Amino acid sequence: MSEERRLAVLRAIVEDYVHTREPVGSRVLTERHGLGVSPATIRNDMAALEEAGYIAQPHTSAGRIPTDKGYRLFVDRLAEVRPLNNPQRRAIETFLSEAIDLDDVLGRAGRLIAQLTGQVAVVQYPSLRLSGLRHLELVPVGGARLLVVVITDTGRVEQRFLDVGAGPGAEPAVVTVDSPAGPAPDPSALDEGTLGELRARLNAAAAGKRLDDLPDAFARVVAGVDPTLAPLARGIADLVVDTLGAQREERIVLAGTANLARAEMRFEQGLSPVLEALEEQVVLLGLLTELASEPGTGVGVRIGHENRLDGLAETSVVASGYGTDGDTVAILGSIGPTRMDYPGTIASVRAVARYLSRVLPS
Amino acid sequence: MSEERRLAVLRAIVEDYVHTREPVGSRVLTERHGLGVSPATIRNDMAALEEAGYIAQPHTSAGRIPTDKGYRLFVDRLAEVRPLNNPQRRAIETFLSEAIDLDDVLGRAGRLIAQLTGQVAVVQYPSLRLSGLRHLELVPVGGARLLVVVITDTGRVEQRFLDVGAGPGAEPAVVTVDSPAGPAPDPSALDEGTLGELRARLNAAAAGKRLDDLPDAFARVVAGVDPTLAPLARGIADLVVDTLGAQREERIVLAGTANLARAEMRFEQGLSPVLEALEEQVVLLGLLTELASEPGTGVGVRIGHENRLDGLAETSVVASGYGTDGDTVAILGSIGPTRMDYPGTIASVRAVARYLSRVLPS
DNA sequence: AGATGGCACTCGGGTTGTGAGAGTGCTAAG
DNA sequence: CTTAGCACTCTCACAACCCGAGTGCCATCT
Repeated sequence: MSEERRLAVLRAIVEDYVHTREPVGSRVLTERHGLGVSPATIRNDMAALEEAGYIAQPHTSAGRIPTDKGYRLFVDRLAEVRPLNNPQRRAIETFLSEAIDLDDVLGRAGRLIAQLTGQVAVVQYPSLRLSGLRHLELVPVGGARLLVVVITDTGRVEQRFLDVGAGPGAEPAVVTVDSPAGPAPDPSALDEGTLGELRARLNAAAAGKRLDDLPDAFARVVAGVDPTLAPLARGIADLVVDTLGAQREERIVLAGTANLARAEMRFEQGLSPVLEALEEQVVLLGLLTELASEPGTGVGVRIGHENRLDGLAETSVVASGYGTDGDTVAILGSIGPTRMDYPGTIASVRAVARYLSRVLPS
Repeated sequence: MSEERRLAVLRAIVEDYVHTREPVGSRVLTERHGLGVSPATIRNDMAALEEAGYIAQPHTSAGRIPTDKGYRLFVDRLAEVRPLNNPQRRAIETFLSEAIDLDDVLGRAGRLIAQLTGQVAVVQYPSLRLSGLRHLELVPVGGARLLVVVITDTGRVEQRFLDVGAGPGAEPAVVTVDSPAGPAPDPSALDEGTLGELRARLNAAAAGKRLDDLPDAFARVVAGVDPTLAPLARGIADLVVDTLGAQREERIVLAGTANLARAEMRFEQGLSPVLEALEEQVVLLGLLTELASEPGTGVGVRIGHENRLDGLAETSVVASGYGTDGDTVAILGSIGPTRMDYPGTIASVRAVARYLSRVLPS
């Protein structure tokens, strides 16, 4: 009973099942795939594969379907990567390069993956934590508030309000709502000239730095500045570090959720749990990060129960990092039923990740 | 055959059907609602209501269910608005006021509506077109490019790249991808001092202005500036007007799509068309804008086929505008099956819209 | 005139029974 | 080790069937 043929049988089962969505029996296996042996032989092999946990049968007298373990073996050793053809590549490239800003690029990438794979696409925003600081802007807005705008070198823009009404030494608070009647601010701290100088100093110290290096750089600025300005400078510095460090703001965009409802992907448990899992952006992010740190071709695959999320027990996740010149600044991927076209999905995800990396502002 | 009682019967049918999700017959109608007449009488009324097109029966010998027209009559004349109780109001208020920036506020509003109504929530970003300009920032970034950051008085921040490498007179182009080897820029146009002056002038001219007034204000600045700077100034002005005017960027956020998959809202056509409609953000936006311009309590309702989108033929949309001091800067709402709890949904949407208006940066 | 009770009729949905087909495991032979 | 044959099991599709809910209509009552 040759080991090779057993694997060939597994591959045939996976491919056939992915294609027909129906349990596959020994007869069709010999007919549709050129295995050159009789059904009875196949049956023996299938019994062995089932014993080893690679396939299972939904009920007696139905064909076999691959288990999670079977799919795993398939993607690890049996799947042949099938690169996209040229027109497809071209289409990806032009569609992405027509984007107008970061939001647009990521939105397009999502729609692209959703359309290429016919599944759900997830695209993570470039992590602030991993981005460098490109520019820092200070804008005084009515009263005692300062708008701090942070621009990263991945093109992302974040803004926060800083309340500078509080006296020196007090911890400046992040606010969104005006207190209806705040204390009268000290206008001197907010005049354009002073702000301009502060902005110049902070920018000079911080430009291009990564988050890890920012606190030190800012500390030097705070030390070198006029003592009356020091609290303000420190407030701004803290706010910026806080903004870049907060993983709360690790946003992701979804696309193609409508694909989930298509008839050809019926989930056993209904798609309620899947949709719920997709809304849990925090958990989803965790999953993606975990996934991108896997070795291999750069594309990570989680199959069925391999991902801890219960809602995704019937789905597989294919994800890849992306980012300028080799640095992974974020992750994108595709989510579909475990019974998915792995080679095709992997190829699509990888292709979009590559072109996205190329198109990102550098 | 009293007109009043007929309406009472319609109301009872709607309420019962919304509650039980099953066609309601004459018997249960007399039992569960205190109508004080016999089933036979009810049957006569129902025949009349059916004749008038307010109710229908899915098949012979099943109870009646309301038609779109029936729901319409119900919300217009029969529904009693049921205001939220105090703890609920409190919860909304505190949850919204904990938000940290605009993205967060809108995200929270969405989750709030989704949870209160058990349906899908849509929240439109404050329209740039209706916003005033709070501040304009110019940031030189590597080479011949300028980053223009626009901050509106609704707290929204937009950024665009401007390519200033082209000679005077040429139309500056919006770019996202670097040409690998661009022409050497004229560095003099981008030095900090000049930019600072330009920024100051533009801001002085434009601060607080609405989109409609911007072109004139900018024109005056362009005219009054050093001739060598005029092309640059005009480029920036055009870009800003273009940015604020583009309805392309009218983003919306969705929440609670998982609610669609809950068993209690089975759609006849499946939820595929619904999900697809929700992904068509452009069309969805059109629907919302159309909807908010309706008179009445400030909350607009579209029932079933009333909204043109085919995918939403089995759903109703409840929407309300929101915005600081009476101005509607954007719209938010809830989407669910036509068989929804209209009074409850209307109350929730209205409440969230009000508190959101209060919490927005003014 | 409007409300009511009675009654025949219709129809959808659930239950049951049956037969066909697909697929398997096992055993014995090539 | 492969193959053919065979008995066995189970699902699915189909048909027959009954039951109950609900209706429409008509004669009767107030």
